[in-house]
Amino acid sequence: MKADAGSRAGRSGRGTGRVTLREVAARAGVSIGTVSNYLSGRARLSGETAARVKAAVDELGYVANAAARTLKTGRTMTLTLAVVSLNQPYFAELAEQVIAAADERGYGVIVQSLGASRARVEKCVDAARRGVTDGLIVSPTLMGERDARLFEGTYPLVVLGTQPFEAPAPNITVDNVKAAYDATAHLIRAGRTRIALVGGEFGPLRNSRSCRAEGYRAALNDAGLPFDPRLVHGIYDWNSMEGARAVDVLMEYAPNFDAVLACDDLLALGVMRRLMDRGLRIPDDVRVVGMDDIGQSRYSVPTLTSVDLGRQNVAVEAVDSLIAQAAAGRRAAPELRYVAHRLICRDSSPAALGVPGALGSPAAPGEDAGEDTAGRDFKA
Amino acid sequence: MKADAGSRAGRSGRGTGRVTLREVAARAGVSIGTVSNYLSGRARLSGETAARVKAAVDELGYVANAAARTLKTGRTMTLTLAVVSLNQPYFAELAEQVIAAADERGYGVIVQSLGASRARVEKCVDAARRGVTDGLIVSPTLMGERDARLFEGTYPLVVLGTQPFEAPAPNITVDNVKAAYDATAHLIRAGRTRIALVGGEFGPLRNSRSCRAEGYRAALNDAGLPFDPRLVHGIYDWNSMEGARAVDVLMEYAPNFDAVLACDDLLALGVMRRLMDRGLRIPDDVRVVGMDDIGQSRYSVPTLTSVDLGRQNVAVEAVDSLIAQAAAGRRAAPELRYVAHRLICRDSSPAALGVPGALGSPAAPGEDAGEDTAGRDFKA
DNA sequence: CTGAAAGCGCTAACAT
DNA sequence: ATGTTAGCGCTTTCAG
Repeated sequence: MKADAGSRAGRSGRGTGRVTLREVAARAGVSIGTVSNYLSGRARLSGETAARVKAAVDELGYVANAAARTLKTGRTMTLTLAVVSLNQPYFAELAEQVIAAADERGYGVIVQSLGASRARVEKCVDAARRGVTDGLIVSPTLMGERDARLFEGTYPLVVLGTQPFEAPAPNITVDNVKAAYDATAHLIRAGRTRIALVGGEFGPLRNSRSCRAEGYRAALNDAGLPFDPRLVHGIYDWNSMEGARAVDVLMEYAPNFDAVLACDDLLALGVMRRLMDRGLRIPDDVRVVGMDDIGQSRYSVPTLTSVDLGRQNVAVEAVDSLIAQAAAGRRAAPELRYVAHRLICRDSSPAALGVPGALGSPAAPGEDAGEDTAGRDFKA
Repeated sequence: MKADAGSRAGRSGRGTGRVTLREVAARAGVSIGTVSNYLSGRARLSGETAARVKAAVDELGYVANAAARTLKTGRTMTLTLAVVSLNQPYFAELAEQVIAAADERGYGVIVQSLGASRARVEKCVDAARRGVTDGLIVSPTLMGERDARLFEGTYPLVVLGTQPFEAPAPNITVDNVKAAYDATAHLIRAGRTRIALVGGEFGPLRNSRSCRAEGYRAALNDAGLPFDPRLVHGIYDWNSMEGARAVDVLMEYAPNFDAVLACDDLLALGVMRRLMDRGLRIPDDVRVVGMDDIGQSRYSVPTLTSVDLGRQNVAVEAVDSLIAQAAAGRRAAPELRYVAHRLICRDSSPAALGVPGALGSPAAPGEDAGEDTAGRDFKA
């Protein structure tokens, strides 16, 4: 009797204890192939068989085993996202977007936190090679040029951010030079001439900080404004305290600054705080512009003008690329792809009247000046 | 010849294109079992064979296929964490801790964002049942009592937070009533009698907000202080803007408040901001205490006194429980487990001199008053 | 329309 | 010490 074969089969394995296709088939009195067909909708079965199979599936509470399917199909339907730390709002919010984009496409996301550890990066790479996930989105930091080969391989990969090395895969990033340039230009258009830079650094390494510093200097230069090193303040950490300290130093060595470009919103928040503590008015006395456009910036007092670095697009493009790579069965060619950024004008540095306040990169034209359309946390 | 069989085997599959055990075995001239043994260290092989196998592995760049191993062993070595949104710093930081704890134990973490969507919760539950991961840590919100059965099943599960329903699994949470009680008592000990509550709510549903409101009221009551509903301000969203608005309303209807307990640090940050805008001194005129102890609170100006809700312990206990459940092969029994919380005194409401400022729950005694030992972002 | 069967790549028990 | 083998649970031809 078929039922016998089925019940034996059900007991034979040393598996997970969950109901298998075999048991469902036995219960319905059909073959496992038929059940599989029914479940996938690959073949149409007669109404009577379909009903029996459905009944069996329901009664047994069958759910397909992911590992078996993966072994057979080679697809895990999950991706990996590796960022420096979720403690940094920018990355937390990026992760949120990546998860949302992946979810819409039926993928889950393993999130890894890299910190400053090379070993963790290696671990992620290793997992990617083992096929734990269908691909890796990595936003490494503190890596040198030689680290490029760490990422060699055939598994789908997307590298995020301005990197000092040439990634052997698509590299999606905002144009940090232009983003800082635009933010600086906005301040210059508002009539500011003594613009301080907090959190940038002029160094040999090509990373987001040095690119932003470069954009800042280029904007000054194009406007015929002098570059004053006393207006540049480096930092040790990306937090508000550092921003506050920067103001203290600036007040001492270059007290006549009339605007601040902070390379990160947390820094900007700290800058604003300390400026107000010292009785300076924002934006009247000092305009402040941040970068990253983290959620907090919409709710600070005053609200913070910031550059949206295209997180949303980074997330979507990275996920799409990974899925495409996985479908193609091989890694995509190296390519540096820029996503659009745009300046979001809020109270800390409003758009000048009659002047376009929203300066996007070419790919994002027509953004409305000074309008912050950001909504609640749970946006689409 | 063995090499022949091996190379044929290598070509026969329609798999992922990666090198398999079979190919390594063929190359080394041994059986796949031997290679497997070598890799797992399960059996010791002769030096000569070991060398040949090692060479084959290296030359071919072999990496084990995760799906196959999972199918065989029933373990994925990944867990799932489902939270409301990574846009909320508390959850982002919790995720960071869970990822760290899991990583230490050799597990990866799939992070899901639930928003206010029941469908997303169902999706996570479904994935857990399919064995995509070895277990699920879920911190649901906006769920009613009837939703408990959503979580019925045998897969390893841990529920986080104060829930209106009785979870069919371990429920790890801070004691929200006591946490708010302690924070309020701290303010009372500092001599404050008109303490406002921002973000709590007195409702029938048992959740973190109502529990905190309850703790607030209990502390007033125990101190013989009157409960004044005008000092309680509900909110629509957890952000700083709401905190600022709360101050506006309080100033209008109950201007003589001398302290604020905010049920969330972002709220507290907005509260502080607006208080200062209005020329009130913190903590002299108004003391402010938040809850959650997010990273920002260490760097705000003034720094924010807050209640650390035991994120670290929540993360570690949840991960450990899940791993134990997976090892046992079944879900653990329902159990409400409280983790220790502690008040971290900073400038917005310093510990009173000669008075213990750090009030932990019984499980966390001996905390030092007013000492904030928090360090950099990349802590252990 | 349904059933049989061949694996996907690996682990682990059992043989030799 | 090494080889052989039986599956883990599923998808997917290929027959019938």
